[in-house]
Amino acid sequence: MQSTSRDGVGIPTAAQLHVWASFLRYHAQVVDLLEDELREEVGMPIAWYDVLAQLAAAPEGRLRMQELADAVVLSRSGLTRLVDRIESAGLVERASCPSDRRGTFATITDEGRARLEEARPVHRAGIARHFVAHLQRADIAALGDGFDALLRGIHH
Amino acid sequence: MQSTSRDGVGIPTAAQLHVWASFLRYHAQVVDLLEDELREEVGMPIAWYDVLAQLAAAPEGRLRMQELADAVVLSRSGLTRLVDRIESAGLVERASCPSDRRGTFATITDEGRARLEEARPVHRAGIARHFVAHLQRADIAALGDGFDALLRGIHH
DNA sequence: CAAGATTGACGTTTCAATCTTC
DNA sequence: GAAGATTGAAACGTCAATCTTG
Repeated sequence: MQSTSRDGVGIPTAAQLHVWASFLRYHAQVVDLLEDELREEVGMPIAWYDVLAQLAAAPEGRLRMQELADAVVLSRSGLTRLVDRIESAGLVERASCPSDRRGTFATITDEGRARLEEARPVHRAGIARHFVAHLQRADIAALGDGFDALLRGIHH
Repeated sequence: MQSTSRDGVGIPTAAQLHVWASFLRYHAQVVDLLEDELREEVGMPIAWYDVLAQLAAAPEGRLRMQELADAVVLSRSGLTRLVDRIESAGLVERASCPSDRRGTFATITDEGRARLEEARPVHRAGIARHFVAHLQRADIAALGDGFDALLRGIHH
């Protein structure tokens, strides 16, 4: 399998385009499926799970909005709205940062932790079933190396 | 690397969760990047490209709305609006199906084909640069097999 | 003036209800 | 009544402008 230009960054071959298409298709379907399962079984959107999991893993269960936005790969204003909704549900709280009053902390509440612990096994079981399980005959280490290489590449 | 339950569909290990996180993160970033490049260089959203490419590849340049929705992995109503916009731009046309008048064909226009041919090299070059190129040291065949296995798995 | 975050306006997506045709 | 597609209302994401603090 090779490209048409000498540096390997020319036109992708049909086989390479097929890998790309499979990648997109699989992503769309598996995310949809996990979203549906999480909503069905614990009534939580996957975006909420993402935010709660990031906060729960952070020291003192809190992060600056900026840090949180980076962690969940969302725009700043997008995160503002998202945290608005989660805050309305009582799962996070906002508090201004004492040392730099421009900053805002989002903090996970006790109820947020409780709901997260309820959702976590469901979500992880979904990942196990729809991702990990089907990779056992493939090479999960190669996939891991592949994505790490891809992520490194994308930062120029 | 192993799961905690005997059938391999228990709780994912930390390493497996890391592969999953890399997968999500890479997808978000690369799609964003390709979207930006396509908009910048040919002024076309990636969703439009997707629709036009599917239609161009179909016999007579047309597909039923239902088939098209499956091909691009989108909701039916989402596709209706999307095709509305593309039709307003003159790149596709609708026509009712003669044999089953419930059905609607979306057909790519000449202008649609022209714009697609303009966009295609840009988009494919992006795929080459941000996907294929970084996989050369990894094993692209393993990735391809991996996604095919994943796609097969997701259909139960 | 720059950084952190929010707001308002706009475009897009989704859900349920609808309309038409089989 | 079921399938194919569309529509209205609501939720969501994004962009530029804004407000506040450093």
